[in-house]
Amino acid sequence: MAAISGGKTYHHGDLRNALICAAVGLATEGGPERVVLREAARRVGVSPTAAYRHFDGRGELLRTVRVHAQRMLADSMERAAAREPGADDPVLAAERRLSALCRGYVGFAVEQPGLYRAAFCLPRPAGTAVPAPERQPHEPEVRAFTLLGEALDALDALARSGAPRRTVRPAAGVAAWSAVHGLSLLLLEGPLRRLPAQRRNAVVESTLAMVVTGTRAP
Amino acid sequence: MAAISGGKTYHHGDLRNALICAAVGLATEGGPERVVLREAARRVGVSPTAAYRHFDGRGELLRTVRVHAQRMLADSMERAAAREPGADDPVLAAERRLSALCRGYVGFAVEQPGLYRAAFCLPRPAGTAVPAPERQPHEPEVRAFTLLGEALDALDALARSGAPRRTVRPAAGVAAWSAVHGLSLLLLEGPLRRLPAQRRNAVVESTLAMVVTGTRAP
DNA sequence: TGTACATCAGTGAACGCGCGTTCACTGATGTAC
DNA sequence: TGTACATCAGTGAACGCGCGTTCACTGATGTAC
Repeated sequence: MAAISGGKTYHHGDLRNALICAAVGLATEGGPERVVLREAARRVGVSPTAAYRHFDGRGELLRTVRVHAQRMLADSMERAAAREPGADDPVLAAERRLSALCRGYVGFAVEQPGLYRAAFCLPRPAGTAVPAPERQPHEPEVRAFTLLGEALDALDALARSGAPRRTVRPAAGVAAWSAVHGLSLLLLEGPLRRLPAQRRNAVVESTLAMVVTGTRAP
Repeated sequence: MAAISGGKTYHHGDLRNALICAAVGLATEGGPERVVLREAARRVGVSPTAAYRHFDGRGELLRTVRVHAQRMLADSMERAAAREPGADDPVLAAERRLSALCRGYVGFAVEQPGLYRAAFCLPRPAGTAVPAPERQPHEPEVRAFTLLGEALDALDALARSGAPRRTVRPAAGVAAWSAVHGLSLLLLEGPLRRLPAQRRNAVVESTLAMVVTGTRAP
């Protein structure tokens, strides 16, 4: 294949993927609003028109970036959980996993603010009137949420088998997600964005503690 | 004054306020990105250039809108707290006030998504490289956060005077704020935005319950 | 093995859009004498 | 009370920008015979 031989050819060979990479790079640098079709094409060294062979338009390119960003977020959570040391007490282990997942979540947001925002971007910003009834395509499952839910379910299962605590599912999942999502955005682009790194960590840890505490029954 | 007589005059008389009102209206309709200097001038019936007599440019107009939106958010919280019935038990009363404030917070976000987003908008989106050292003006206090903090402090004071619980301040403030902020954004422009109103209320209430539970010591 | 031809994947120029902002200006207002 | 004049608060035309998207096109590829 010519593309592999390294020479510039009229046919790119893998333009779709190249455009996606460029677009993910743009999102990394400046968030979803930085994902600009013309710029992605420019970076790949191709005319803007060429992108229309592979995407419906800017919207589809951005949706593709969003899928990638969501995947990277979930990967960050799983990596953080994998790093967490185990514990003999299964309840303690389950709680540690939950807070490690949360740490991975907030950590990704803080380290990759642009991608994090891209993971949650909307085609149409909130508070914009939707003109038509507009059939919405089915929303794909967000793995980040699934991971939190599974961690909470694990705690639930332990509780039912005799351990002295339980979570209130599925509401606890939303509550935990809210906490890490809100914390991420306050740190990223909210009033906490100027917090020095050390105080930021303290705030993260104490919020995670509240999440874990909050899963225990009153 | 000519403006009061109702006739169209060359001199508007109160153009600055008129532009702010128009801009707040735009934010209400479509969030911060809808706040467009030319459109605000158009709505007031004045040339775009005229706005420069009263604002440095679009940036200053948007910052003014943000101040208004933050004030409206805090007002919504206080109104919700005022509606909340009291309780004989002072601890119960303080907890009710806390969760009422939170309810007012999320309620404002859900009812006024555009303004809510405007209240937290940044001049430069997160994940955008800041070129210069750039002296930042001092961030004004966000009253929404102050209100939450005071409610938590009230709980704290009760605990010290003998009631059987306490909060961990000031971290609890950030945790509570994170929860309501995250919940708001998940409902507004996140994966929960299609939740029917009834399920939405259930999710809000259970998250608020977690916030209150989380303030209790383990 | 060679060749005609359909199809695919690019190009380059152009369109219209709306924005923020600047320029030189003019009409209205108020103040000093 | 009248008038000259400085100052204030608007106007209208224009600039440059970069975007998404469309158009008619052309070079490269692969396939049928």
